[in-house]
Amino acid sequence: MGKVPVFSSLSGQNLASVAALIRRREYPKGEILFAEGDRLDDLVIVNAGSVKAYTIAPDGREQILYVFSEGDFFGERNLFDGRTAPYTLQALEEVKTCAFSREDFRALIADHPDIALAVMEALQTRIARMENALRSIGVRSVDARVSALMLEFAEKYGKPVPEGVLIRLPLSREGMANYLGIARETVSRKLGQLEAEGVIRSISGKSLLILDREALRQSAGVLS
Amino acid sequence: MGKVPVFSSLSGQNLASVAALIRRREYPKGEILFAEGDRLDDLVIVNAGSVKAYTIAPDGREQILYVFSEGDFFGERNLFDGRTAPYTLQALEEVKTCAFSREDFRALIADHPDIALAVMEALQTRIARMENALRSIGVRSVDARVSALMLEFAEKYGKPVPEGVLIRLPLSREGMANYLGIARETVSRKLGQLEAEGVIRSISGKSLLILDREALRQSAGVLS
DNA sequence: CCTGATTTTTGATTTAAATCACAGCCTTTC
DNA sequence: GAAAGGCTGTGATTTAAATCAAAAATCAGG
Repeated sequence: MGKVPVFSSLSGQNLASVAALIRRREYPKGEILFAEGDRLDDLVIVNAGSVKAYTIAPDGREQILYVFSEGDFFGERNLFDGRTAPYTLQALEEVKTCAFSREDFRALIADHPDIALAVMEALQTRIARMENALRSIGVRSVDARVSALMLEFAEKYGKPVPEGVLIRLPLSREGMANYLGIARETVSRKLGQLEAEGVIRSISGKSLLILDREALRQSAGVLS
Repeated sequence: MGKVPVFSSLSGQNLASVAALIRRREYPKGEILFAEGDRLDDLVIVNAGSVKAYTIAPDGREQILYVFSEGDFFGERNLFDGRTAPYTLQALEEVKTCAFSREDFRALIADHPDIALAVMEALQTRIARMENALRSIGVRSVDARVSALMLEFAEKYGKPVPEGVLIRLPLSREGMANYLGIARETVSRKLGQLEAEGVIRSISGKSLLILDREALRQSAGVLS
């Protein structure tokens, strides 16, 4: 429990009192935790596994907004106004969560200003990531966005190995396409291109190896 | 001062003590408040006027990330890690600001949990807006994005008049293009199209009238 | 109020990525 | 372990928006 960043400031005794407030749950792969519009009063922290957050556009397209994994949380909007899930949350693999009620969490913040700061910091990190995403839209080249996604995955899911960084992809090609807002075929093509350039190496459908991180950084920066 | 949402919870006496901490400044139109990378230790609140926040991509493109106006703040990242401006901030018109040092603001939060909540709420609102922006990327049609921008402006800068909502645009066509990450010419064309459809009416270069808000909402939602 | 300069609009052409179409792969399941 | 189904890769074609190129409109300042 202490590994959740938001509570890292708590001492053992306080941790125990916090632990009394939480409700734990588990979900099998593919299960919908909450559908867009469902009532959602809690702040939910992901303890294990990963969750995709998406909306379905009226034309049927799925737009993935986040991939939450260990240590991430959602439902923070419920601390204030909204009381419904702003997007559908679905388990990408077996997932364990713990949840606080709105009231408990607000009380917790009032008692422990450090937690408020930690939550603000987490929100801030999220904003910084989204700012980056918006930046790379301006640089509207798809190459750049695919490279940026590889870097994001490397950071979140990568394991260093002698030749580079090994990534177990949390999303399928189609999932990546829906995350980036581009076509499935384009993801294939761009990934193929990166492999041809020796920047990555495909291990299996779901794993790949990053060989040249610097090249990714450069291409994520600009590129025509 | 009390009109700044972040401090709305403070009573008169507390307000006075807060007021003692702030440093006020004014900037003429066009002035750069902070350049990307500049040291920035403060949390800065915009009291009057509007400010654009942008970065220059390596290919020379300007990508506008935010247009801050009365009641908005920036520099919140400095409460935690960063201590430099993550983007350039430039006055779009005469601007008045007030600033707190990192230390003062952290102390303030410790004393007044309500302020922490208010800041979290403001961050949360920002995230919600960015989520919308990301959503409309998936729906990658440019029409949708232009419509969404008109709605955003209507909400932030619009004044109701008998025929509809009158907007004094804070950005030029080029500015809007840099905000949306599309070409200047495309903004012209799409705006012209909206006018031809009777959805908006151009008053002068810098003002326009929204006649059919519902049509905008619909087109911002999807549209092929 | 006129002049020059910047911004904006409009049209023609190019281009990157979407879409369409289909073949080969890899699972997953019975 | 074989068949069915969904995923993925590749080529051909279409399309929306970028770019290029002027012309028109707006604005600022004298």
